Amino acid sequence: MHNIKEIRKDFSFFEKSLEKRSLNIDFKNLQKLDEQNRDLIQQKETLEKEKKDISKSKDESLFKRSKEISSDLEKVSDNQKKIKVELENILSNIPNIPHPDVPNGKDENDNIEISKSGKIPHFDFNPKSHYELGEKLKMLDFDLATKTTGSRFVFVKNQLALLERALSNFMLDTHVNQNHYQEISPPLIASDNTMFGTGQLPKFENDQFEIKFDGASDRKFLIPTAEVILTNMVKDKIVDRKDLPIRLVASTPCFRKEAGSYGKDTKGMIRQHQFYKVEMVSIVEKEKCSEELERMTSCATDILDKLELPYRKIILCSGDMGFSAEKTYDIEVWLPSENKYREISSCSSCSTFQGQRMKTRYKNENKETHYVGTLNGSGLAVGRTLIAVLENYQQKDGSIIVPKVLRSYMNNLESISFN
RNA sequence: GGAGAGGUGGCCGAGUGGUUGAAGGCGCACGCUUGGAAAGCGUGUAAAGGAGCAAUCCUUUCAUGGGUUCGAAUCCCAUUCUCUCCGCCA
Repeated sequence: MHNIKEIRKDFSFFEKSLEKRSLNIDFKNLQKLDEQNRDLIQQKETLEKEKKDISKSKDESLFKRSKEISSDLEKVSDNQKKIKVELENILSNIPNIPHPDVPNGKDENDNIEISKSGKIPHFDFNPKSHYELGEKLKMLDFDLATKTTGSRFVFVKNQLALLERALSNFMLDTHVNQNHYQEISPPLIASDNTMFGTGQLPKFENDQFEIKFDGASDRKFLIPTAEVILTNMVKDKIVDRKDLPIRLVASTPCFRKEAGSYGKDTKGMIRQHQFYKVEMVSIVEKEKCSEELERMTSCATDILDKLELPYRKIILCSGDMGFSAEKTYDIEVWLPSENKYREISSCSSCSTFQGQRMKTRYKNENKETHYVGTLNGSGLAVGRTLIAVLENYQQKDGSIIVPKVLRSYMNNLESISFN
């Protein structure tokens, strides 16, 4: 959410900054509403002042006048509230302004590769897809999931279930012990207010699973990512500056409707309604966002380095970035069966965009109150990492070599094969 | 599901109709003290919004919404959340 006070300072600059996003926003109306709002506030305050003075004076001859003011005040105040709501509606649907580093572009084709790392494996046979490998091992069962639940779900069994758990634990341990994130096991359900804080609502309601919850006054949703619940841990708070940066990590299931991706990645477990993801979140002083984004991204790539998986890092163009992000790096891992890189992590700085939605502030050294900067990044998407391990570590006979760093998490298992 | 208690500043906690934005404490910041630290002492310390180049000024806010009143943290009603006890389930 943008601060109207900041926007006001230079309206045309704000308009220009968002051009990169190529949106349809009625800036004229926004400006008009802001002016109306301020005008009404002033009217309101003048009346309030008069009323207050009368009350203080305790002059009975003025009490009648005070009553009149009350009814005038009601009208002005109602009007102002209406305008304010309208204003906030518009504001809450405007995405974050892209950082100057962000390349201009329309969609994913305009993203720019920054670096490549690791060795792309060469096979002297035709590498299989993860779902072929998994089904052959009898450890991925999509048909069964269809039967019990529906499409875009999967059963992971036996040693692949163990592998999935090992990946999650390995990532968590690395982020906690080496990268100094605080481990959290959070609720997997978030209220509408929380969803608003990180920007899932109001604009992206269709992507969310809403849950029926008897008697609750607010709406509840399954989290689409732990970012939502971790970031909102500081909602409505003035955090102590000395507690910053706050770095949090959690491994949670994520739930997404994947509306609008019909027919995309229908095979296998690339795109599921439910998947595990290890998520990192940082709450920082606003000036530290860029620095923290680099740090967070390297925490993510470090996992791939340790797993010895080939990957590349790209910077998303303005048109491909998420709603709340000012700058995003995607990490893409090599998938032999597709002969290309696929997203396995996305690390974003949201500047103060979410901070303002959540009303999370801190005081700087001059005791001035500022909104916090927030960042989030996958470290990594566990399901997709499982896919990457399967495909990159596959052998001619369909068995899978277990990456060295994972073996201690898997009873020293060195290879997974059908038996 | 039944009964009760309660939501006040970053935190704890006083306050039951009129300068109460709100005592006191903790925390925090600065200063004094000290070889240094701790303790002690002193001073300061809410947020949001609006006006102004600025100094500064104004308005709002004691869970939320309504009501009574010239005037509400304080009285009334509704809603909501939290806690305790009982029941039920794990």
